Amino acid sequence: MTTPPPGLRERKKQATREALRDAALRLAVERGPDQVRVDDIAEAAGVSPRTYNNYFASREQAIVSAVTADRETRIAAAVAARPTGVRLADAVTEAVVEQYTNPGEREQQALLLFTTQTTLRDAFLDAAADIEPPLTAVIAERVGDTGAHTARVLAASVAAAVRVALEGWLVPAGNAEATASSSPGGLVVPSGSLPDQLRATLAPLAPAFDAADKRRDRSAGERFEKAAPPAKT
Amino acid sequence: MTTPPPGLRERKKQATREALRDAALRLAVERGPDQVRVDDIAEAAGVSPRTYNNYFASREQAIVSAVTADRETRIAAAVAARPTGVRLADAVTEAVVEQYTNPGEREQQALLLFTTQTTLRDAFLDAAADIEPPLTAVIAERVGDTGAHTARVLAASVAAAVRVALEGWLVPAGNAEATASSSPGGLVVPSGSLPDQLRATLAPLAPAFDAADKRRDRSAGERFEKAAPPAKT
DNA sequence: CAAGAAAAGTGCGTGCACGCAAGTTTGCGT
DNA sequence: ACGCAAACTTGCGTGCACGCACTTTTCTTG
Repeated sequence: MTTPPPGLRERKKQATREALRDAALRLAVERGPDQVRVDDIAEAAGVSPRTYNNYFASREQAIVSAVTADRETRIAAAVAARPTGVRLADAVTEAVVEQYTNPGEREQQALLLFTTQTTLRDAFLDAAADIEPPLTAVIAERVGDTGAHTARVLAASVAAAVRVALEGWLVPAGNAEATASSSPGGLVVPSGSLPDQLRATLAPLAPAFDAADKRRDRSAGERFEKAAPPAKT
Repeated sequence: MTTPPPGLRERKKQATREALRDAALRLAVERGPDQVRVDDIAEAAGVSPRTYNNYFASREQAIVSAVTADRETRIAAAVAARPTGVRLADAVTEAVVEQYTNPGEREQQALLLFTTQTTLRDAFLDAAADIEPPLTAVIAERVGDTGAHTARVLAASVAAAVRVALEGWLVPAGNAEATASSSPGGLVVPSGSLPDQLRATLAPLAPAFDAADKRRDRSAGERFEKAAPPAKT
């Protein structure tokens, strides 16, 4: 339905994009990230440097995109796939956790790489913002047209929360003092597993989702104060 | 306590920064934004081009910063200034609205400018993210150490919501079709007043704030069960 | 008040992003 | 099958961000 035959043009385009992504990551891993010139990537992908820049706006973006790929789309799909019975908050959380759990081996190398160079790290964190548009779509479908921008805001908040989680997770290298200083006197789970981090940062948003969700299934006008779900801490 | 005598070094630094900001905005307004070379800004501020780059990482940043100034700090201060009795959500919302309400005349010109060039618009939107760190601090103070990253996530969500509001507000120029397509069939307040937009985008987050807030004054034993203000739509 | 340390300003060189105006490939209607 | 129009690629030129090494200014300490 979405891909009858994609057409040759589109296929070539995707191929080029993938070649570039691939080359970028590979080169960045085998020599250091600083030792990769844009021309190298272009050449490795068999394309002109200028064309490279038609696909990616920065070297970092190219490298990072090899890992992030089309995570955005998959997250949206994963949310849409959950039965409409479950809480929206849970559906989103699980979808996100699921899609950010990659057992790939090349990804591990890449992530390790990201911890070494702040510019790569930043690019990776920025990539998380890409989940907003697709998420907005699926959330909008769930909450209906409650408030004009509700879905947008919720999606954006999720993206922000994910970013926070990733930031807190990508620290193990180098700055042992930064981890210590983040909590003066207490320990804050230096950098537990990513799924845990994600759940932790998404949790505070659950009430907002509940509220948006609630409005929907009681489209008539009664409002009742419902205590927050038993916080198990 | 905060400024004994700021020291001469610091004063000069601020002066330079302001000179750069000023020059950047002024030049951008009088000739078009594209007709402003970095060297021009530097020269107008009486400083070397290289130095300019020590203060700002991009031309857009310099221009935009003339408007955004230290809004971040003021927002945080405004939140902290509210009595602890009011709902946290309200405190934050009002503080944000208040600080984004500028009757300045030069700002108007600038904002108009931002609508014309996407790169400026984007820089302006990105600047909204700067409110996160200070907001995190004040929110953390209110909610205590509920969950490690709760404050961070809430602050980041606010920043995201503000961004959405600004995005929806900075459209009046040119694309009449974009405004129409944003809501297939219904009208979504094409671009009402900024305060309204801000309140609208921040509203969905209120439940999250309430949940975080509740925990806190529950531990103090005093609870203020207040229903959400009658949403009149 | 005299060094010396620390920080800010500067000049230079490099790699890069991107607009523009060709050239080349793909898709489609007749 | 042909040819036109749209999409993609490419080379070139420009302005820019930023690392590095060095000079100048400000702060500190004995």
